Amino acid sequence: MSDLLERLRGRGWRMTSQRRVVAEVLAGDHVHLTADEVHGRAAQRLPEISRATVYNTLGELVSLGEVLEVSTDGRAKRYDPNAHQPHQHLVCSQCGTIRDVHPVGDPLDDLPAGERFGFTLAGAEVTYRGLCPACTQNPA
Amino acid sequence: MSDLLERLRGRGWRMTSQRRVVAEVLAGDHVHLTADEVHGRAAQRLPEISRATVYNTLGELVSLGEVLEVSTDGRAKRYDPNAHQPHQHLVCSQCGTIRDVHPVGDPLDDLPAGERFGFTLAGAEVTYRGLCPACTQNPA
DNA sequence: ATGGTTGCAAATTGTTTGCAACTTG
DNA sequence: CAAGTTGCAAACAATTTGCAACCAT
Repeated sequence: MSDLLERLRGRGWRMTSQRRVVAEVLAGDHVHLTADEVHGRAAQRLPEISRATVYNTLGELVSLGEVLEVSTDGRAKRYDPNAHQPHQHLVCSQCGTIRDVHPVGDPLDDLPAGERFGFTLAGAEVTYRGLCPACTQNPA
Repeated sequence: MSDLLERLRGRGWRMTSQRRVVAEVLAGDHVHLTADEVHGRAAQRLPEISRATVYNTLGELVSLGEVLEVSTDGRAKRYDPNAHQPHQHLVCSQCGTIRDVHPVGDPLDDLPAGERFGFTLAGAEVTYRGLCPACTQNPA
């Protein structure tokens, strides 16, 4: 969790107030926020933080492998602080919220040799789609 | 292949030259093109076609269920003409090539009830990642 | 002090929309 | 002929970038 801060410092990441706030926003909540939502929450604590800095910081966290970028179709990318544990995503088709889920079994087992076309497989991502409880009760 | 055109006409889709060209571009090649690439290829045959029309047409084909929208990267959406048969995607992490694959079993079966969080599930997409044969022999 | 970092605003990229002119059935 | 379509340009949304001021180390 907040050894995220430790880890970053340990990697020689220069710690500024804006970077700390961004990291804290991500670590503090297990939802998957858009860049703009991260900016909004960060700005509650540090009103002068700019969107550009949030974007830059998120981009760095992603390339450091500390945060995952989740691109749900079309809409804004969301950022997943849970990069250390393998998991899949359950996405609401209506409002776009994302939950982490842990399916049983390895998706790679479902791809027969004859369907691998000579690829060296590294992994698989599964996106489950449906309506969240709120949107199920209140469809578009 | 181009019973796509037939099907669309059968649905009462008003056939114009620009719509025909877009549908032909999609049906003619089994790669997954971006909207801009579709526009580029369509414009080779029909130079005056506008981007807006291509976007509108693609959007209609998607909502008619004749074409699938695939967001592979955070970048531009790609359009998959193979909507009539369920399939998943195998993406090369290095060069970005996409192949259609057909895994066995239903991914939904791998998500236990306790991991569904009250969602009404509609389906699942699987993206297999790895290196294609060419990139396996010639890694970055 | 010095080089990485920030903020601003403007540039980019991808996509949608308003509306008048134009086709298709 | 009527209603659906097109093209243009401008609006939009998400994200990136150039550059001068700034501040962790």
